[in-house]
Amino acid sequence: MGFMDNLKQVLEIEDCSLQHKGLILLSQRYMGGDMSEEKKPGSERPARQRRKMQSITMMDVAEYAKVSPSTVSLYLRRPEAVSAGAGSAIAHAIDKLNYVPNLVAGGLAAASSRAVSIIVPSVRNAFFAETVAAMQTALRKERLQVILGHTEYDEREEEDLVRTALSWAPAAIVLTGLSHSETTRRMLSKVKVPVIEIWELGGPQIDAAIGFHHDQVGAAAARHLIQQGRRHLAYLGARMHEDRRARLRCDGFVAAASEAGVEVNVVQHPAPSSAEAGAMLLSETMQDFPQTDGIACSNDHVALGVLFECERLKIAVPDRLATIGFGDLSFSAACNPPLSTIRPSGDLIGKEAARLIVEHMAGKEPDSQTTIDTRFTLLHRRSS
Amino acid sequence: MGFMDNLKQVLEIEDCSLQHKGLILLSQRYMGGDMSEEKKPGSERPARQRRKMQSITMMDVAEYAKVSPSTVSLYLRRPEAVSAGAGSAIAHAIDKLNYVPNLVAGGLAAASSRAVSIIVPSVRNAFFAETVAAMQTALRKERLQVILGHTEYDEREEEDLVRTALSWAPAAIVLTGLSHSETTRRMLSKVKVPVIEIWELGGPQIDAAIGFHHDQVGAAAARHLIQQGRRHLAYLGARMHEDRRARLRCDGFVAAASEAGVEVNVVQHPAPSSAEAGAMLLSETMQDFPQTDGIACSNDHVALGVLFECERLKIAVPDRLATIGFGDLSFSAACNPPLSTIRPSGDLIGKEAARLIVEHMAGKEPDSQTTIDTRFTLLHRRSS
DNA sequence: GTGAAAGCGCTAACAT
DNA sequence: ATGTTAGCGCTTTCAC
Repeated sequence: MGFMDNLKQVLEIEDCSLQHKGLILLSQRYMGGDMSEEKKPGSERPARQRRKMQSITMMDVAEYAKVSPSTVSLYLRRPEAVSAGAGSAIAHAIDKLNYVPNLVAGGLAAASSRAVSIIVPSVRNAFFAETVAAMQTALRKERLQVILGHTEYDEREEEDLVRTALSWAPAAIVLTGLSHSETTRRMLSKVKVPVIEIWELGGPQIDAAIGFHHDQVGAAAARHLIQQGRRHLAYLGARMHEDRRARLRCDGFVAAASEAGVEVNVVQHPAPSSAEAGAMLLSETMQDFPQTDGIACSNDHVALGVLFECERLKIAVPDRLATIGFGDLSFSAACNPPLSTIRPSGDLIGKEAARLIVEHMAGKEPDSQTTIDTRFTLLHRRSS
Repeated sequence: MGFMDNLKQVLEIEDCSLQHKGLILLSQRYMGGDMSEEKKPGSERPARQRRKMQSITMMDVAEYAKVSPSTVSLYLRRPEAVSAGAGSAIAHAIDKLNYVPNLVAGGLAAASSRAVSIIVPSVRNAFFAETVAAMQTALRKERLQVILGHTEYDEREEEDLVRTALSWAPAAIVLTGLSHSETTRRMLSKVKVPVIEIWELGGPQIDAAIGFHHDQVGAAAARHLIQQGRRHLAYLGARMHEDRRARLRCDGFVAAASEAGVEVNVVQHPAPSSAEAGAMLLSETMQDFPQTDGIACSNDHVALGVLFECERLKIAVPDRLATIGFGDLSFSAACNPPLSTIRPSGDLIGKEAARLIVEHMAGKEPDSQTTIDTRFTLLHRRSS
């Protein structure tokens, strides 16, 4: 259970040389606030022998570098605040002793850990994977860790994850979407941890929000298809009962279409987005609404299935049927025909979230209710 | 910076009723080992007013439930070890005070945190996303958190991530693959934290390993194509210079083919796997080796590109050219024709890893060098 | 079964 | 710029 015992080994190797220099490592600790009785010289206390412990601590580094522990701590957090001499002595000690700071202890003392809790529906979803990856990369440079949680589109689960997240006294909490349980909202709103909601804009937010308006995505798709001369539209959606954002895109699509006097048939599938679902939805659509000439999909997985099914049914895309997806996934540009789609910037969302967190930690006032619209891009390729 | 201040508010609301019961919350703490001087009654010390702190602590729960903090701690970790009366009093107190345990403090005291560090090349990769998601779900049930790191296929980066991971005194460290820098290996081998290497088998392992043999995957693909009567094989690989496991699959493919007296042309692309890369690789292959009649791809993204390009080039699949991929990604079964592929079980890997970790924490001896072969399945669909 | 005591390794207010 | 000091909130012996 003890960890970093390797360091102890290193220490043992070095031991003789250290003794030569008259240094005593692993010596008595501050016995701060100790009782006054039996503190007579000679009654050495068995320092740090009690439990499984880290071998090399900041104290050891301090002794080796002949400075105080707090100077080491300061050096670790703000090297520029320490004199060059002390700095290099500490650096040398750290290197020599192979010291690895204990962030858990640091987190406890500082009442805020260098962890950022990111809660997404699932990292299996390429959109969130992208954001999580971008955030991890950006946060890492600031020596912040990512603690990951998956809600699987369940608000109860999210609530639980938030509760646990708070147990870690994170530097920030990142949530997906603006829709959370009452309890989640209450827990969070009364806490000083910065909360960042990602991948959705356009509703009441807890603190900062970074993302885009999903209804605008739907509207853009509708306007695009109509612009292409399509008048019989359908929206194919997977898992829209759970995926609020897919639903918002659908709503935006329908609203923009009816504004233009065009009706929309919404065809749904309860399963998660997949090419298979898309294929099924397309065949269902063409059967129920054979006049359909323009289709928008809740995302590119579904659109890919549409493309495949059209090929099988010998439906010409885009001549007979125009199709547009959402996501610009890895295969979208390579499809037959290349898939028109709307690209959100998942990585930008992650980067901006990381930036906000870092700025907040640097003391910049939380400027609550910050909203960053990362927007989206309609890629007009050959499927429409 | 302080967190969970919401609890303080809850407390304030409840305050009057508590006073009624004569309870004093947020009272003096144990001033354990305090100096003897000026400890006269009347000189109250300003308890817990110094820094930004958590509002409700285990001590508050203990006072409310009229038990000692250690009993609360025990109840939280092993409820069955506490008497029914004390247990329900504590449960009530926790509920009433809205207590959220501080895992950072717990981790420090226990010298091991309830965190598991998972280090993968990237969660953008569907394979690892699957495993990470499965692990997170399984670990969550044991109240373990996932700390995520991305190496981006860089051993130096991995080394750094491992170092940071150790700073968190994690309950376990999960690494991808068996290939690590010398320093990484040294840091890890001398530490008592269980290390689990995933997604690769067949080399020297640090501790436990869960995954499968990638060369066997390649061999299975080769035998399959040869069985289908193909004699002019090609292996299309993306990013094989970085992705060791893709390279192993390729090697296994080539070896099995030459064992059967069939030669293989390996065609590579340096970019990450994508349908676009696959399309390019196919056109290159058919140009350089027009007699090719069987193709294996480093994964299904590449195979999808092959399928698309064959369609564009009017190459009949599987009649003229059989294709098999790797991964069984979400679109693979829905392709035209449905893509033959080899399915690894990314989620099984995650589940087994979680199981090992939980067992280890339950005290089961690490049984080092544990190896779990999660195997793979060849799905013979219509592309071959 | 329960409680008192003693830290875990670090940070940060304060003093110098 | 550096050191002194007093905890952060919890776990874990060890008595009882």
